[in-house]
Amino acid sequence: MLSDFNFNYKHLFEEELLAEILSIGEYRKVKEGKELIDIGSEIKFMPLVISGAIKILREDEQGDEFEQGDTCAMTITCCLGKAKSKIRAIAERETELLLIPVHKIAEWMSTYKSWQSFILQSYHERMQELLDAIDTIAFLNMDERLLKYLNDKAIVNKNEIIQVTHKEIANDLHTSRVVISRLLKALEKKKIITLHRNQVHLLEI
DNA sequence: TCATTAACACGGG
DNA sequence: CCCGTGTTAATGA
Repeated sequence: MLSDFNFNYKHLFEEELLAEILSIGEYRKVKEGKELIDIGSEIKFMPLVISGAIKILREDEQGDEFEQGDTCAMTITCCLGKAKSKIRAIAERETELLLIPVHKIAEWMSTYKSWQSFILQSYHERMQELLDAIDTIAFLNMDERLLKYLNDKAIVNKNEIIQVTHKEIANDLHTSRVVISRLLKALEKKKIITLHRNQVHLLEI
């Protein structure tokens, strides 16, 4: 178990820091489904995953995971002040952890270069994930974009009958007509619109 | 999995 | 006949 810790983290940290982590970190082995952090709770520890995986959830939705080598950005923010957790963390399967008291995060930031890199790197990765998530919402969710497009058209025209061909929509949304035809058909099935030649009738605004 | 491309059939103008 | 539309197969990311 602790040899696993060495295996996963020894490239990251210098000897002294490894020793300090091992002496200060509280070893914990948790079963699948065990709740580690809840929304609204004060975070006192930063978990370093030795083996297994932790799932991060927001409200009741399913969310991301992190595994060995990762850590939680939420806990990093918490070391700056007494912020409450905005996330819930649950063991995805049987998981071994080292719990690091949050005050050590800031302390080691100034003492150990490798720790500083680790924290900044983790933060950078989380940031990247956020940006990717925004991209997904902004650019991949064609349903939503199409609906918004139709709504906007209806509003500027002050008319629920929109004069437009599938091809024009496809050009405006930078996709192909096949996709627009299919999505419009789906919207028609859901009784949100009706389709006519050169026209889309919006039933709900 | 989902988008794109190409191809085809159908129907209205 | 041309254009818009609806669908499908093949291919790629």
